[in-house]
Parts: sequence; structure tokens; C-alpha cells
Amino acid sequence: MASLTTEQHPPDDRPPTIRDVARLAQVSLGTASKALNGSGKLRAETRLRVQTVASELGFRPNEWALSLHRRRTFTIGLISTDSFGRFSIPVLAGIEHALKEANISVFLCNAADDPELERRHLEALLAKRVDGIIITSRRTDPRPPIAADRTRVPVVYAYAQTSHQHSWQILPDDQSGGKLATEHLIQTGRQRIVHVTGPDSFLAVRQRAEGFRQAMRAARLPLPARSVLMGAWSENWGHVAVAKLLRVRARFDAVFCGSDQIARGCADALREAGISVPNQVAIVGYDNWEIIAAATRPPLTTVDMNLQELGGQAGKILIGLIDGQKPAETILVPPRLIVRASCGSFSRATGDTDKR
Amino acid sequence: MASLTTEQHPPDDRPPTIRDVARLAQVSLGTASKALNGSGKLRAETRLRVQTVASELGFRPNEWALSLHRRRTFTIGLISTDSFGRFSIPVLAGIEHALKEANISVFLCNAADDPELERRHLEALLAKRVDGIIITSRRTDPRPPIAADRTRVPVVYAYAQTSHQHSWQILPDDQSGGKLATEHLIQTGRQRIVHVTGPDSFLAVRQRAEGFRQAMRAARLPLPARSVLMGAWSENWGHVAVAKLLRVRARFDAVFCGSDQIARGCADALREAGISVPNQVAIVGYDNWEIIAAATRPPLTTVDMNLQELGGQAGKILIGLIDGQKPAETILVPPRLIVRASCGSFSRATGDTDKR
DNA sequence: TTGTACGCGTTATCAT
DNA sequence: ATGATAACGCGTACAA
Repeated sequence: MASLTTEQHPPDDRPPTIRDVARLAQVSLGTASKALNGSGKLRAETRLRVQTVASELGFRPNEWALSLHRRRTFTIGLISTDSFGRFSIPVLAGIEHALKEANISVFLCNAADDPELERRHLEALLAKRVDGIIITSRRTDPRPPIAADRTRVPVVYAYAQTSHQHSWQILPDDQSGGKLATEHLIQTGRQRIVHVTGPDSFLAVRQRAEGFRQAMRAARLPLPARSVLMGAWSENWGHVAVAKLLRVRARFDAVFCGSDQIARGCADALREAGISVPNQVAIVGYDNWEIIAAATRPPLTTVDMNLQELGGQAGKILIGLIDGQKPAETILVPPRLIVRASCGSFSRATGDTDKR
Repeated sequence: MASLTTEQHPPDDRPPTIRDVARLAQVSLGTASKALNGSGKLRAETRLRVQTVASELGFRPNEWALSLHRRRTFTIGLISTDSFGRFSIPVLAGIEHALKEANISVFLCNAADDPELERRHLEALLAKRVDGIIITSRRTDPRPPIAADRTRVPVVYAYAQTSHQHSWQILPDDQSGGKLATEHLIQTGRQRIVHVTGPDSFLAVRQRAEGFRQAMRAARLPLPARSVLMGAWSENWGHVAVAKLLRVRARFDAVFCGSDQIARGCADALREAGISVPNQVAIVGYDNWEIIAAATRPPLTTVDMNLQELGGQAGKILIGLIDGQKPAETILVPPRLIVRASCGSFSRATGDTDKR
């Protein structure tokens, strides 16, 4: 069927617009729109014809044209203040998943610990009219708030929090994590527990240690000053810490470690010193970093921060804010314990262990 | 100064538009645009006034309104076919970095191994009129092409490739990696080298093994059938493989491993069998997975696939395609060797080693 | 039932 | 030097 108009546009390669659909379906622009959106009243035949043409053409409404007069872009920005790391990943996966459910797309930005770069990313996001912003970090310590004041864009901190302004933040409940690990050790009959963990400068370290102390006090177990050893976030520190303990002939039947890496170091050092894990000394790690925890001998019982769920919650909170709700400002995501082999039997019958 | 018009718009909270700027600066819309973009000719005073008002208002041009009549959105989509994993991350970081340089934003999509989800993500990206798409994967084996035909959107596969259509792909040069590792071992004086690696079903495994064989043949070293052992991608397989070798009293003075995890398993097993690494047996790993490689005793010399650079290249290729260029279709990114301690001295003076 | 006109935010082209 | 107007792609009131 020949063109009815004298104007013959060369078939250019830009994506088809609703105009193209209308022209080919021999209807007006408005009719095409109604046919495609199911709104208004029109003949079934017409509607079908338009829809057929649209799908033949591979017509897809231009989201940005839409967002121009609806008030939302269905787009959010995710700024990772430090580079993508081990912690960001599950958080990020959780966020992406939660937002995909709501048909929201995520812009990925890596600020790489550079405040200037962070500012540029923020700028770009605002120019792109994102509906909201999520900030993630590598550690939970308070950071300066992102400079998104003056704008009405909601901001949520995930595995991060800010010092000043009143804001929304989703954080792992590290104190509960410390308690959880310690209580598990106590339940399996351990009494002399030491805590080998990371640097004091980390909030997470202080919170987990506090949880540890709480659980020990609650169980009326001895809590000498030396029972918390702080060092580096490394396997090697696990080795060193065990060596220290052995050198001073410390009596202990369990080690609660601040990370799976430290735990692995401890486990190796103990084994090489001829001390059986879990028979003589039980170990609990932190992070449930599969690749470390599962490969340790014995495989580590460890605390999982539920980071993916944390990300999901962050996504949901942000969606709530975008929808104009006012959710709670701070959410602590409870951790869970992953039981493997490093604490031995779960039973309280501890007669089969040979504690030192 | 009172409003000159009778119409009094309530100060609503949407971001200021260029209209607001124009009104407050007492100029027309067109003048404001020119003032802000530096185009056209106008009085310096006017320009300054407009700019002042704009910055006071925190005016930021709406990118989507712009992209409506420029032909680009300065936005690309990144689809991770499987979930975000260890390999995706550096690739992703490289991509993000390269694209940020070009002021392009990245949509993050996780297809989680679900073809249907992948399709939906693709659909969403096309509706958002991305300028291009990058597909990443967890392994380099060919995968079905993404269904972005019919559209003019350029697609690049990063750490991935497709079976059918002619397309662009950036891949690690795993064969060179195998050669690189083997040649290093040979240069440090090793002669009886075995290759312990992952499952035969991985292209990477076959390519690295081929590189291994090439290097051995080139050096006219013995290459018995049993010198390549394929198993799982796990530390445990490293242990098992060493046990196998020792059981049949194989003579070997070096192990080239297909991953750092396998390498760590081998290193631990050898040490525990009383065999010194690197003095009696040298080890080379693969991946340069810092957290494993650096913590192994001794720290692993290993092959780094340069994944971040791979991501960067993918970004640059995509930008080229967007700009209408026709870059080479397949790029192999050369690996590099990270020398730590697991091969001993680099010198050819091997008199101090005690090979078995 | 169908077609027209306006608005969304911006730039570019043309008058003035 | 400045201002008016037509795109860009779409939905939606409203007029026919």
C-alpha cells in the first residue's frame, strides 16, 4: 500500500516513535496513544491494528519523554563512597533486587574515597533527576553527609551512616552479632572466651566487642582485661594473636574472631600448635565470607550480617521516602549465625571436649 | 522588589527550570539559555546576571530534556548475566571508571542467570534509550547473544563472548596466561611441572592448559599425560590433587594452578607433607585474588588477568561504537605475572633449591 | 469514536 | 543584544 502523503521521510534509524505507529496505523497521534495505553474508548479493531503496528515496529515508549511530565524518572543513584569491595557487593545486590521489583533502575557510581569525585557523581545524578540516592561504604563509621541539601532528593545510607544531619540509615547490628557469637560459644559449654578482632578505630570492632562483653557478663563468666585483643583485619593477625596467647600460657577454650580472615589465621595457628579445633578450642568467625569460612579447617561457624537483606531494606526505605512516607530513621539489621564445624557439637553435653 | 506580573505561582518544590532563571533574571527564556551555554552574543552584564541567578537557584539543566533532542542520553546499561561475583567486580570498576571519564552514567542490572530477567532488564534499558550495553559474565565461555537485534544499540561483551552473531568482546588472554606462568617456572629452573586446574568444561581451563603445554613443548620439557589434573575450583581440590600426586610418587618440582584457591590448597598440602615451598616445589597461582594469594604461606606468585583494564577497554570500545567507529571485534587483554614468594628466587642460579 | 492542542525542559533557529 | 518559536516524544485533557 503506497504512502498517502507526498512527504516521504527516509527511513532513518532512530527508534520508532508513537508518531510512526500512528502514521502506519492510519490513525492520529492521540488515538495511537489511547490504543496503546488502554485508556479512552475506541473501536476494538482500531486498537488491535495500532497494537499490531506498534509491536511490528518494536515501538517502546521513550522513558525520558514520559518522565518529563510525570514527576519521577524511576531511577536512583547508588554511590559507593569507597571502591566496590567485599561488603558493597551483597549490599548492592540486595539494593538492585529490591529496586528492580519496583521497576526502578540504578545508576552505579564509584567515588573511590575521593570527595571531589563524589561531588561530581552527585552532581551528575541530580542533573539526571534521580528519584533518590543510596550511599554505601566499606565501614559503618559515621561519615560527613553528602551535599544533597537544598535538593528534595531523599538519601539513604546503607552500611554507612552520617554524623550530622538527621537522615536515614540501614546498619548491621554488630553489637547483637557479638552477643550472638558469644552466646553460641557459651551454649556449647565454653567458659574462657577471648575475642580477637580488628583495629579499635572501627565502630564495628567496638560494637562487637561490647556485645561480647555483655554476653560474658550476662553469663557471669570471667572477663579479664586481656580477653579482647585488637589488631589488623588479617589472617596474619590471627596467627600472631594465638602465638601471643600461647606465649603467656593463657587459659582459653574458645576464640570469637572479628572476621573470618582472623578466624582462619587462628584456626591454622592452633592446629599447627597441636591444639584441636573444636575439641580443645572453639572458634567463631564474622562475615560468613563463604570462600574463607568454608575452606577453613574445620569450616567456620560464623556470624552473617545479612548484607543482602540490608541492601534490600535500604531499597525499600528509599522507595518509601520517594513515595512520601516517613519511615524510621535508623534500621539495625539483625545478624544470623551460620553453624559449621568450628564449635563442635551444639549440645551442652561437653564431656567429649578437652578444654585447655 | 515586587513581582511584575499579577500571576503569583506558589513556590513549588520541583527543581528550578531555566524558565525560573529567566523570569528572575528578567530576560527571556532564549537569552537565559544562551547566557548559560556561552553561545550567542549578549551583554556581559546580562550574562553575569543570569549566571548569578542560576547558581543562586541551584539550577541544573534537566538531562532528559536535553537528551530528547540531542541524540544521546550519555547513559549505558551494564548487565551482569550471573550475579555480581569476584570477577565482575574489577571489570565493573574498570567500566565505571572509563565511562565516568566520558561523562557517561551506568545502569546496573543483575540478570542472576535468569534469561527472563535478562530480557526484562534489556527491555527496561532500551526504553531508557541507553546509548549502549555491556554484558559481563562469570566465565568466558560463549553464551547466546542478547536479544538486542533490531535495535541500533551497540553491545559489547566484557569477560564474556557470544556464540552466534558477529559482535564485540573483550576477553582475558588465558592462553598467554598459561604460558606466562609456565615460562616463569621454567625460568626459575623448574623442569617437571604439573598443572592442577578447574573443570574441563570451562573454556578458561582449556586455554590455560593449552598455554601450559605450549610453553612446555617450546622448552622441550617432558609432558606426560598426567601432567594436567582437572578438578573443582576449590582449595580442597588442591589438597586432593597433591595427595594424588604424592600417592603415585610423581616427580615434580613445580605446580601451576588454575586458581589461587587451588594453589593455596596445594601449598598447604605440600607444607603439611613436609615438602618445602618454594625450595622443593614452586607454585604459581591464577587470579591474583589478593586476599587468598597474599595470605598463602608462602605468598603466591600468580597470574593477574588485568580485569580492571579489561573493563576499561570494554568501556572504551563501547564509546567508540557509540561514536560510530568500528573498532576491532575481539580484544584479548594480556595478563601479567605478580611475583611473590612461592617460586623462590627469580635467578636462574637454582643450586639452592632442593627439587624432588 | 477520533483528532487537536498543550505541557514537560531544553536548545537552536530565526526575527526583531 | 534580545526575544519568540519550533522541535524533541509522550500523555492527556478537550474539542469535534
